[in-house]
Amino acid sequence: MNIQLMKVVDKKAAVLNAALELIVENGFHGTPMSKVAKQANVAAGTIYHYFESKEEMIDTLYTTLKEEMGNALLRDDDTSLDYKERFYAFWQNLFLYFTQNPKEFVFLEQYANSPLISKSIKEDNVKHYLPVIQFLEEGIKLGILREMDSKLMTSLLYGNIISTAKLQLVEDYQISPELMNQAINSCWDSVKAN
Amino acid sequence: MNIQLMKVVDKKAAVLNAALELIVENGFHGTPMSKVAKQANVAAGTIYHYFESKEEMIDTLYTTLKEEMGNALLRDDDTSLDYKERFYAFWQNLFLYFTQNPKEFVFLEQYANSPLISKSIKEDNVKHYLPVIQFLEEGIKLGILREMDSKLMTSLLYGNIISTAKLQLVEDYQISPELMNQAINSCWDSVKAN
Amino acid sequence: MNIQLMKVVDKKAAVLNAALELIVENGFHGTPMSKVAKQANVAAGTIYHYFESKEEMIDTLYTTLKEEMGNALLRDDDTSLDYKERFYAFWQNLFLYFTQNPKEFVFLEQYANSPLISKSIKEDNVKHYLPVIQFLEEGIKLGILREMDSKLMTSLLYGNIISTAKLQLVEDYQISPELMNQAINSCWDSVKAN
Amino acid sequence: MNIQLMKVVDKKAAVLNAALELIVENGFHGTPMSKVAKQANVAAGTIYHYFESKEEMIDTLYTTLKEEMGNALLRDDDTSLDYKERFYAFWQNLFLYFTQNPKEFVFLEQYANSPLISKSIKEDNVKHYLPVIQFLEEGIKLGILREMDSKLMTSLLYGNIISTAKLQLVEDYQISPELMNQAINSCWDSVKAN
DNA sequence: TATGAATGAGAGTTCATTCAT
DNA sequence: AATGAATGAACTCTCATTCAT
Repeated sequence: MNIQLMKVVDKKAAVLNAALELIVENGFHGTPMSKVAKQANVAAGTIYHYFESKEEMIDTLYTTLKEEMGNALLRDDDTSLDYKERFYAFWQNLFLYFTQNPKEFVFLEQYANSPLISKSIKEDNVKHYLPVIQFLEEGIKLGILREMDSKLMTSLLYGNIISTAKLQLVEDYQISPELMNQAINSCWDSVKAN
Repeated sequence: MNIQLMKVVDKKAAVLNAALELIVENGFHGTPMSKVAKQANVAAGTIYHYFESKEEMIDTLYTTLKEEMGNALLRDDDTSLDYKERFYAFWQNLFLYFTQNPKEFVFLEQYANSPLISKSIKEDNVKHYLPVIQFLEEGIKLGILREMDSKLMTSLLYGNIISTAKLQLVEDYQISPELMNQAINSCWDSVKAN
Repeated sequence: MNIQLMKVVDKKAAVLNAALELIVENGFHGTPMSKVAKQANVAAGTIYHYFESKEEMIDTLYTTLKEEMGNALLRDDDTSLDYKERFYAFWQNLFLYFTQNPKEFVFLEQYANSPLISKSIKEDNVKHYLPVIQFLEEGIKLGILREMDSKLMTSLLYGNIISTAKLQLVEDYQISPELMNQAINSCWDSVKAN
Repeated sequence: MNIQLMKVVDKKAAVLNAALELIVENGFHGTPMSKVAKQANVAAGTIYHYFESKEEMIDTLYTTLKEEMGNALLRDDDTSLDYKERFYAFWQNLFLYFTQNPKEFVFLEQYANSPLISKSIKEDNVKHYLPVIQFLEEGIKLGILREMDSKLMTSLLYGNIISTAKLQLVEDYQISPELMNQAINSCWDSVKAN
């Protein structure tokens, strides 16, 4: 990577980072492009070399974070482990990603259901989780997990982690290791076969 | 209620209703007051007889819907029933409120975590759910529900219902009675004592 | 004067009084009719029974105060006194009216040169000072006052009193009897014949 | 001065000039920013690159004109002249500035006593007249001018010039050289020692 | 590639005035 | 005569985007 390109990457990343910080604090419409530019140390016009519009910038941010989150989720998956152990590992991967990246979490939650992010972009981002979806479907097939619509199951599991993380990050309610264990066990019980 | 008062109520309600519809579709900042006024069939200035600002209007809408949702949740609670039956009834009450009031659901989810709704307003609205929180704490005490932090449990249960509703309302994935049963059973298993 | 009429007068006067107080403090455009109504304890619409518009209300206020000021100026004129004594008495009359009615003074100064008060209204109000203008013209004819254009002289004398009053009322610079004497003597010297 | 800077200066000056013209004719609140922009040949938003708000624009205009007026007042002061000659020169300097810049005069009078210009700004602008205030205090000390409070004297002298100018500029009463002499002599007599 | 002054449409809000009661 | 809810035009100001440099 030559210096030119590095600078470009740096600048684009700086813009996205500035946008993330400001939007989490003030919301999409409370964050003028001029402020994003200032926080990223670039000129206002420069942002438009990297993004077509404010909306595209947000879309890119969303997609970038979704990918980052997907990578975190799948990190260090060890297929030689027990099914349940792998399940617990996935849970913790995601939970740790959220609690260690609170701004990213808040942003993703803020825009997951907002009309600002187009449906097609949301669907595009499913790809980052496919391995886990397959893992769940396998669990059902193997009789380790109960008979349940796999889309429903995915939603419920994701919702479980989100709820736990939100408790800590939005409601300032510290999740101790003990509480995390309660959450994760509850989660397992909600899908394991009887 | 005399005619005067009816008109006032009608007008305020018309504004809130227009706001709900437009905001769900276009978001808070995608919804100019001029359009709210037009949709509610009032003059732009009229809104400001009922609300100090756009923000206060949104706060009122949020509070109104939270109360409505609280009422739906507690509807027809029959203390003579089994604990589990009452638990299932609560689950269904909330789920039905969401699926039968999709705009209200989307709005509440959109603003639950947004910086637009002040924290104090959110806390004020906890009061509508107190009876259910007590119901859960009782269940734990009686050994029907497992030992779990009650705030965590509340969050997980709420998250479970939200996730199921969202599947249908946001992702257009029809929740059949069969799927609803899967969700509700999963939910019960996630908190019942072993 | 029957009770009905008294009430009317009271209400009109209350409106003018409220307008005076609010406008002096916040200016014409910083004073909405709704606030005038509230301060006067009448409904907004009621003002429009007494005045055609906000502008007419201000015009009436201006004219009313100009007349009041004219009356104060001419109060207790004693034609048996020395010319100089009468001159001093006029000066003091006006000065005392201003310092004892600071709101009225500020209002009159604020609107004396404003485009809000039409020129015709200003000219109409000259009539209240005619006797003093004649008094000055006589003084010139008698050789007590110097040869000077009488309009110029009137302006200079009025300006002298205004400047002294403003020092106290606008710049919070207390005008002691000693200072008042300096001002009045200076004023006399500026027009007396040599 | 390079071209860039010239343009900037031009644009800011154009805005101030447009504001001056319109405000003198229609008052502060009768002058929407949109009209200022149109008259200055800039976009509405452009004004807000140079001024934070309409109020700051007015403050700047006021301060600019006060400085200009101060410079005019002190122009060509020749300390080798007689005290009385210098006094007459100051009077004429100010009078000529007013009559040759009628818009500036009307604006300054309109806002000198208005609640729109903050007291602190008014006090800031005293600095432009300090040399003349010292000149007057010296005159008193030397016995050329009478014993009089110097603040009172300053006010009276300023009031004298203002009154004369207003006669011409507001009341359309032409001040001939003869009348100007009457005014200036009257002014001198009002402060000279006996 | 990068800049940032300039744009102007459109936002939230105010308020003089009206009119049904 | 008196009310005050309702009106809607007009206001100040913001900000995503452009473009000459």
